[in-house]
Amino acid sequence: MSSASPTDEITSAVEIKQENVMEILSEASKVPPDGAAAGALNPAPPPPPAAAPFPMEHAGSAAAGEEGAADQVLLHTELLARNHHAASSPSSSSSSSSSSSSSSQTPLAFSPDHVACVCEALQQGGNLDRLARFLWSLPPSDLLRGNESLMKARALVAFHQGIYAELYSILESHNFDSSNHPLLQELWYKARYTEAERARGRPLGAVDKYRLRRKYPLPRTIWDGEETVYCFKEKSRNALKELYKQNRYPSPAEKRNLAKITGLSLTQVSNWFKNRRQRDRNPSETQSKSESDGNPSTEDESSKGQEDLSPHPLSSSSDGVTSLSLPSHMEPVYMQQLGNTKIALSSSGVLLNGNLVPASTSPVFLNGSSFLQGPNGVILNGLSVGASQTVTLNSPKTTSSVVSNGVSITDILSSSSDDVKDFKLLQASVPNAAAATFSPSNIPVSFPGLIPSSEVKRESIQTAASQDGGSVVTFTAPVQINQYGIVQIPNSGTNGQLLNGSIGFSSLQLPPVSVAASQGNVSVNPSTSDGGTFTTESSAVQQGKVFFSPLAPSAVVYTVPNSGQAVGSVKQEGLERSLVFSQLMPVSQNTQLNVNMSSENISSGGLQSLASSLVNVTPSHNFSLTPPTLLNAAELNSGISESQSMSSPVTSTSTVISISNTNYATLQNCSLITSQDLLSISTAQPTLGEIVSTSGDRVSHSSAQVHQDFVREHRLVLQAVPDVKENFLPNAESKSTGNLMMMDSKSKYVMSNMVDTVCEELETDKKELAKLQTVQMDEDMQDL
DNA sequence: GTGGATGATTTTTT
DNA sequence: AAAAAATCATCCAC
Repeated sequence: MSSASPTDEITSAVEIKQENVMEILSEASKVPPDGAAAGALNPAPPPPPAAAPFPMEHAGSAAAGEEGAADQVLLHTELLARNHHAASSPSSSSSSSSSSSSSSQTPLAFSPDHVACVCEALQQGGNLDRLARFLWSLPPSDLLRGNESLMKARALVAFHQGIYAELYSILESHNFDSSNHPLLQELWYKARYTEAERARGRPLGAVDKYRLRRKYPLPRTIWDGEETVYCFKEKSRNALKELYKQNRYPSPAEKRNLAKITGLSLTQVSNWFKNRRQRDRNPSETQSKSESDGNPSTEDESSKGQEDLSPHPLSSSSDGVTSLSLPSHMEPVYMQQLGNTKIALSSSGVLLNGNLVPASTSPVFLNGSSFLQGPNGVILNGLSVGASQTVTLNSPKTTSSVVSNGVSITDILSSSSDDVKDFKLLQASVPNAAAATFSPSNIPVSFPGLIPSSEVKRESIQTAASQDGGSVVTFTAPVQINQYGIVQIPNSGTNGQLLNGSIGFSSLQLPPVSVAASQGNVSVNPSTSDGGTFTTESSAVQQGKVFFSPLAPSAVVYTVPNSGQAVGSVKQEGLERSLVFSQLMPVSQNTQLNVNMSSENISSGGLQSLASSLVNVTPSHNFSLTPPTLLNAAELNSGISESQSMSSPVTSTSTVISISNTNYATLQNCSLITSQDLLSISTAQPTLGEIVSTSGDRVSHSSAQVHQDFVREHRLVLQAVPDVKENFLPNAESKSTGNLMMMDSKSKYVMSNMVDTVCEELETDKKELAKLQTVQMDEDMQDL
């Protein structure tokens, strides 16, 4: 098995599709040597291990048509490398722009982009020997630049040549983009397996591999930190569980939706449900004791009682308007700790329209003020308020401290322990039933609570109050918030439950522990007549992004900082960062909002927050928020010599997109703010005159028509909420590089663009725009 | 599609 | 490291 066959050259690299690099590697060793030309340069690389049954699925979005040109590029560049000529920039360089290097370096033979392009081409072509030679031909300075493609190429070559120590070093020393994680993780494990196999002299079994995986966990440079159990991410499993509680037989639409949310395939979702049902049916040998009446083992979902296990699909209509409620679970480890330490003491819940939503163990900060504290629950919907400082308002008019104008604010901090499950059950109640129970369509209900009266006032939230004269927001269906932060407002939209309809919604729970970038979505959907429901199909739910559907006149959206992490010992550090948007007010046509964001204190953690203008409000009352992109240049291994200086701030690009007939706001590049950032955003005063724009502004389209909703002056208040931990702990020491790294690696966390439209006609355009923006975002983030 | 049985793998326990 | 349990995937009949 370990016969070192000299892999000189791959015969036909073109034929080798890049579906799996591992296969390529294996292929490379199997293919008989074609020409002995290259053998002189490199020592004979050991053969890669036997084919691995890893279910790695490589996206492979890039390659496609470049294979043919790969060789040409290669030849060209190799030639250039030997002659040390400056190369012209390639045409299709995608990522990798390590622009941070100063000019003091020796003149490069290639531009970094060119190097990256060549690396990518060779990788995709599977020509690792050539890739190795190319790397060797590069001057050392290039190798140290930290270019992602280059680093990946080096890792591949190191693996290919069996220099595993170097492979590990490379993988550990560079924060790779998440798109490369699967590949690099494969390399990591594969190398471990091979090493162990050799040491042991016999092939490894599944258990052996598992032990190795446990023994050598992935470095965070190539792993987002999300726990996976049985190959499923924990949050995916939780989402499945949630739906299962509601409905053991989900409809195809629900399955699709769930698959989309969890990132699993439809088959996997179906299998999961099937297996789960099977397990529940015959609890044969597993639980012989506790299963009294078919109750599954772990979850004590009997608490809700009325829950029947009969399938009652939530989505009846075939259009896929499915309302899922996927309450929140976060990292298991973290949650367990919480449950043990804090939750039991101070679990607080928010009753939202009859649905109890778990509140975080830590107070929620709104505009910097905590409004949820201690073991109390805040009950929205005018029922009651638990905390002393919370306010309940039944009639929106009289709300002094609460944003009225039909704006409801709901804030949910999820991520509690097992208690969540109970909450979820309530929350998961059938829409109709819940609606009838808690909020009849006639009864005006507001969701004002959760705002500390005094504090909020100070934040001038009340300025927006009572514009429409006591408009009322009524939910006829339970608001559902899943663990991913997706807020769904399943209103039928028939009678306008949302008078003056605007709902501000926020539910943003960033995963405290896991960098699970997939969490933390916010979607705001005003109630449109056609039922603005965050549905399966329509929603291009991309995780980690903020979605703003057309914001009605005064929608309040804010995100709540992540709750505190008591996670001391847990390996994952908490990510505290948040941006609170309170009162995103549409503006009148003439109004412009300028929000200046000034980073007043950037702690020494190497974090650079770029502060520049936040809001551009065009006369067409489309505005985009472009908070400073948060850049962190932290690297885990400070000692590594290759640490490139990434500290240069990144300009956040704002994009103003306008869609005719629609007023909407786009939050662009809303970067999350880590705990270190004491970032304050000055209150935006409606200003006439100039549009503050960042350097990278792109105005894509501006043929908006004036809408009547935007007539009043509003004020935009943006405030970054400092970390909870910093508020509580005088000496916040969350400045570990882990945070930074995690954040860096997960660019998805950057809440970014969302384009949505009320007009169905614009659906296509909208999606295209969103796509474009997303692409742009990705590119931008890669540059980070 | 679903249930049942079952294999393979993963994870936990001993 | 072995054993046991848990989980996911697959095949097949309905």
